[in-house]
Formats: sequence, C-alpha cells, structure tokens
Amino acid sequence: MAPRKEEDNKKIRKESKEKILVAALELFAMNGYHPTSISRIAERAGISKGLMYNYFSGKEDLLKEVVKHSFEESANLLLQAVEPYIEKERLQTILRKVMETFVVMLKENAEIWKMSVALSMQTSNMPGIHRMMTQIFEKVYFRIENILQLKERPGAYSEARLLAATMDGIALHYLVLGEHFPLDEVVENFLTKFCETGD
Amino acid sequence: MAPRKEEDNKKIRKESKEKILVAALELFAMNGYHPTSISRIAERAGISKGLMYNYFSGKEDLLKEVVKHSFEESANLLLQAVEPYIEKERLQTILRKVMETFVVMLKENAEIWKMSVALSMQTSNMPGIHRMMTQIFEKVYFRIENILQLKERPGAYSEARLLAATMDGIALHYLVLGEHFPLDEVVENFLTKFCETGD
Amino acid sequence: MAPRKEEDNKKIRKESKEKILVAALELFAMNGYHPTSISRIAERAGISKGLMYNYFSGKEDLLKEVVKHSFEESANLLLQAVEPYIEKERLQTILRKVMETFVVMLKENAEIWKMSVALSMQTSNMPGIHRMMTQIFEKVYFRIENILQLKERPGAYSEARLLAATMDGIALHYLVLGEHFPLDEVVENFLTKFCETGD
Amino acid sequence: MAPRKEEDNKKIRKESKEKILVAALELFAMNGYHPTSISRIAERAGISKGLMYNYFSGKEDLLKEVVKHSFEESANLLLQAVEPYIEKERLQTILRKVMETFVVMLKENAEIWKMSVALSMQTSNMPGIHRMMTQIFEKVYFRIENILQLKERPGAYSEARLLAATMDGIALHYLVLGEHFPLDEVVENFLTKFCETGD
DNA sequence: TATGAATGAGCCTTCATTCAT
DNA sequence: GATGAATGAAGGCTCATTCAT
Repeated sequence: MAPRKEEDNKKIRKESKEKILVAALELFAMNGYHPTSISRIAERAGISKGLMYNYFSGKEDLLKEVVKHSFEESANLLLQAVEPYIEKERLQTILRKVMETFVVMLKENAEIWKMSVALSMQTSNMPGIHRMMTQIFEKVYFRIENILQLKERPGAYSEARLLAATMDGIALHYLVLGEHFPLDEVVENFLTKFCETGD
Repeated sequence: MAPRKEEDNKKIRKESKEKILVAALELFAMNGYHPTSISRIAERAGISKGLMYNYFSGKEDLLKEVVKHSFEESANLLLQAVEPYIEKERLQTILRKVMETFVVMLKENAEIWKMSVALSMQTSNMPGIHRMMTQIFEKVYFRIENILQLKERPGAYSEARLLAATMDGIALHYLVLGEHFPLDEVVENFLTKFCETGD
Repeated sequence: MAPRKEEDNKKIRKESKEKILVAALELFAMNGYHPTSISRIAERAGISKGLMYNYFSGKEDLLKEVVKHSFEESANLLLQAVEPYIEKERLQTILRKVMETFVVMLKENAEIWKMSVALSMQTSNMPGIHRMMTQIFEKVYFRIENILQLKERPGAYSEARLLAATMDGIALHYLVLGEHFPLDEVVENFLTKFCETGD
Repeated sequence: MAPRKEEDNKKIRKESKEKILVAALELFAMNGYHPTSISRIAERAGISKGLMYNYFSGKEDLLKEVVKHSFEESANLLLQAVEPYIEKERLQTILRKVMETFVVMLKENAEIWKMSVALSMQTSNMPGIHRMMTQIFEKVYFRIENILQLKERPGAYSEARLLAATMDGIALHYLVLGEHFPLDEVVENFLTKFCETGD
C-alpha cells in the first residue's frame, strides 16, 4: 500500500474532529455538560472513545472548543448580517435589522444558547472557558459601541452596554419561558423605546 | 431515660436542616450543582453524609429546596422593598427604588444569582426545579405588570415584559463581566430611557 | 405516679416483642430477609427503630426468633392434627389426615414456607439459624418414623425419610409453580402409591 | 498501531466474561446473592469492579446469567444422560439411570443447587429470574412426562409431577441434612415404590 | 490513525446500629 | 421502657481516562 498522503491525513483529521465537535455540541446543548458522557459523544460521532483523546486533551477541552466554535459562529453571523447597512442606513434601520437577525438566531439555536448562558455563569470552575466566552462577547460589544459612535449617539458607551444587556435579557426570558414570552411584541416595544429618545 | 420531647426534636431537626441548606447553597452557588458532591456538602455542614437523607430525599430534592429558599427570599425582598412607594409615588421614583434594591441584591448575592440563572437554563433535566423557578419568577413579573397598569402606562403587558427582561439582562452582564460592567451608569441610562417615553 | 408493676412491665414487653415478631415475619416472608430493613419492620410494628434493640440483639437475631416461632408453630400444628388418629386408625387413614393438614397449611402460609425453604438453603451464613431449623425439622421427622414403626411398617427408617422428602418435594413444587401445580391430584397419587405397597 | 482484530477482541471478551461468571457462581452459591458484593466478585475474578459493567448491565443481570448457565447445564446433563436408554430399556432401568445421574450431580454441585432452590423461592423480587428458572424446569418436566407416556404408564401427568416433586424433595433433604441424610437408601426405596405399582 | 478492554476514583444512596434524652 | 437523630461503613454503579494493539 502506498503511504497515505499528507493531505489525506489532514482531511481525515479535520473530518473526524468536526464529527466529534458536532456530536458534542448537540449533546451538551440537549442535556448539559456534566450529564453528557464521553461514551455517548463518541457513539453519536460514530467514532471510538479513544479517538477523542487524539484530538482533544480531555472532556473540558472538548467543551471549550465546542463553545468557541458555536459562539464565534453566532457572533460572526450577527455582525455580518448588519455590516452592509451600517454606512448607508439610519440607526433605527440598522437596529431593526440586528434584532431581526437576533430573533431568528435565538429561535433556531435556543438549546445552544441556553448552554452558553449556563456556561457563562460558571466563573470559578473552568476559567479558561469563561475567559474565551468573554473575549468573543466583548468583540461583539465593541462593534455595537462603534456603530453607536458612528451614528453620533451621545453616551455611546453606556448606551451600548444597555443595548447589549437588553438584547440578552430578552433572549434570557425567551429561553426560560419559551413561547409564553411575547418575543415579537417585546422587541417592537424595545426598538421604539430605544430609538425615539435623543434621536 | 424519657424520650426527647417533641419540641426539642423539632428544634434539632430544624437546625440540622438549616445547616445543610446553607452549606449546599454555598457550594452549589460556588461550583455548580453537578460538581458539588454530597460528601462535600455534609463536610461543610459538619454532619455525616447519611444524615442528609433524613431531611432530603436525594441530591436533586436538596437542590430544589435550596433554590426555593433563596429564590423566594430574593423575590420577596424585591417586592417588599418597593411596596411602600407604590401608591404614593410617581412611576419614576418607584422604578428608581426598584433598581436600587435590585443592584444591592445583585451585588450581594452574585454567586447565588449565577446559580439561579444557570439552573433556569436547564429545561430538559430537572423539570421540577424549572417549573418552580418559573412560578416564583412569574409572581414577581405579575406584580411589575400590575404596577405599570396602576400608573396608567399604555401597553403595560409588553412593557412589563421588556422591563423585566432588561433588568435581568443587566444582571446577566454584570454577573459575567463583574466590575468591568458599568452597572450604575447603565442603570441610570436605563431609567432615563424607560421613564421619559410616554410619560 | 405509682411505679409500674412488675406484671405490667412484663405484659408490655411481651406485647411489643410480639408486634415486632409479627411485622418481621410478614415482611421477611413477603420480600426476603436482606431486602427488608429494620426501619420498615419498626414502622409496620408501630414502634421505634431503637426499641428493637431492647428485645433483639440485632437483625439476625430477630430473624432467628421469627423463624423459630413460625417453624415451631407449623411443626406443632401438623403433629397435633394427626395425634388423635395415631392409635386408632390404619396407616392409610393417618397419612390421609397428615396430607390434608399439610395441604391446608401449605396453601395458607405459602409465603412463609418459601422463606423457610430459602433460609434452610443458607448453610454457611447464619449457622445458628440453620441448626435451629434442622432441630425442629428432625423432631417432626422422628415422629413420622415413630408412627411408621408403630404400624409395623418394614424399613421404617428409610421409608420415613422418603415420606418426609416427598411431602417437602410436593410443597416445593407447589411453592414454585403455584396454582399451575395440580396439588390435589399429586397428593392423591402419592397416597395411593405410598400405601398400596407392602400394606 | 493497528487496532486489535475483531477476533482477538471476541476472545478477550469471552474470557473476561467467563472469569466473572465463574467467580460470581462460586460466591453466590457459597454465600447467597445479597451478601455477595460486586467488589468481592471482581476481586475473585481478578478484574476491576468497573469491568463488570462492560459485560453485565448490573448485579441482577449477572445473577440471571449465572443461574441460566448453571441451571441449563444441569438440565441438559440430566436429559442427555438418559436419552440413550429411553427407547430400548424398561422404565425401571431408565429411572434407575436417571436417579444415578441425579445423585451424582446433586453431590457434585450441592452449593449451586442450594442457591437455585433459594432463588426459586424468591417469587416477588426478581420475577425475571423466577420466570427463567421455571421455564428451564418445565422443559425437564415435560421430558419426564413424555417418557412416562411412552412407556404407557397410566396417569402419566400427575405421576410425572409426583416423580419430579419426589426427586426434588429428596434433593432438598440431602441439601439440608447433608451426609446425615441416607441418600442411597432413600433412592432405592423410592425406585422400588415407584416402579412396582401399576407395572 | 483508530480501537475498545480495562481501570479506579468517586459518585449517590442505604441501612444496621448507637446513644443522649 | 421508648425515641429518633446521628453515624459511618459498605453497597451498586458511572465515567473520564489510559494503553496495548
């Protein structure tokens, strides 16, 4: 047999890793980190338990990468969705676009978001994960502040903080109450309130 | 000689249960539910592992009572703090009072709130706990809606939802970012924004 | 208060002990020895856990007394039932009477008999209990041999052994198969076979 | 390097499972089910506690397989031993052969038989095990009935029941009394009695 | 690269027993 | 005589991790 080419190896590695990450994300999101066993993850990923340890140094490392992936993806999606509008449109339009995207993502990835929120509360255990999540989050936040400044909004700093906090608060309540929470109404109310002042 | 009196036993029982609840609250809040073992709780409470099961039917039952205690206490404190102002004062004053109390409680019980948020994200496992938390939360929410209606605020329903969500969003960001989050400034901004509209 | 009289004390002791023995017998018979906890027994007897240890030195001692009671009672009932017939009647009549009584007792106390059989198999653990059961059993056996000798039955020794073994074998199968086992038919067949030979 | 071959694994698995089954059988038979801990079994089998659960879903499952193995083996040995004689020989000869084999097996596996009898008395707990034992037992019984019918024995049904019951009764007494029980004499007496009637 | 048998620490829980009252 | 709070050893079981292949 000819030795496998370098490239093939790389591809195999990437595919296996991807399968593991996907399986882990699903299970962590569904059942939580602790109740999910490595065995179940391996099973769902269609690989052996041992193989995990070729790609990840342990369960916690796996969690870290899982979170990083999904967190970064969410952040990027949100930022990219509004990027085209930032220069041309009024703040109100931009915010509306942000909220639209936000709501879609929230509904689509409810379970994953729940996991993320739960994890972000675990400050003392898993400091590495907490740090990483904070960093990604702050990246998004800075972009928001940036936009507000661009639109010559007074008090952009605390206003950006409030804006981000409110968005996450809305998400939080939706995640807890589910369809009992009047997501669309609240978002509408929020947009009105946020834009009519000082504009 | 004579068996212990009924009263004495009651007192003993109450004290032991209290010790366990306190220890459990501290550890659950600090490290989370799963990573906290019954052994550690018993150790911290200064009792034997087995005694636990005289008072609680299991680890999850213990968590439930812990959460109920601390959650209900928080809810009551918040409601009681504003109760005297509701009739006499303007909405703005009431809200300011609410936020003051809220901020104090948030700072004082940050770890417990983290635990609560994390738990409220665990919908699928532990449905009993989730239900209980939702109920207590909704009680607070209804009082808020009530107050807004009293003050003849238009759209009290979705406005109350938004108000509650924003408060929790602010709490969330404070809990994640700690002192990096400009809590007071954001609260001020929020009060301004919320009260100046439609007033 | 006048001090309790010696007699009263004795009566109280006897009643409490009796309650415990009854409760233990029922639970041991129903669920087996190991799966039955002291707590459950105390509960059913309507007394406190601690009180048990005033009357019995431990769980195994309790079992021993329970078995002794019920075993002796069974043995006595069986012997007394046939005693009046021994002198006057033919062997066949006596045996028929024995079997009648045996069948009634078997049906009435199936669960207790199951427990007894199970315990009699535990030779290595609980040697005390095994010895006691053996002694009571041998008492019955000797009476049977005695009767056969009285009726001038040849080979009374091994015949008595066979008779006793067959009776217990029938019981065993009834206990395992329940109503699927044709108890009455088999008994009839047995009586025929046992009496027609050498008579 | 390369993962172990499928075959190798199968062999390893089989050997480990066998070791566990043997150890468990010995301990269950010697001390009973409840007093035997998984730790002790693992220790005797020379493996770790955890490995057990790769092969059995729990302690009760282990018991079930242990019983099934030993019970089925006994049943098969008994049936195979007489099979060659059934067609050619008279009933008396066949029965004598049965009893010979029976006695040998009884003496050789006394402890296992004790365990089996004890277990067969546990109707309420462990219904699965009870059912399994009953099934195997009935298989043997039906063969006996079958043979009696073949030899044109009248009343084969209840006679077969009696025959089986008597055999087990003899076994029971031997198991309880050990060498105090005159096994051979009783068997002889039994054969005489059983065959001389209706022949 | 990939496997899965094997480990062992640690988990939650039960329960016979003790003892102060 | 009677109670039941408290103990602590032991039980069954899970699971992240290792390692020979």
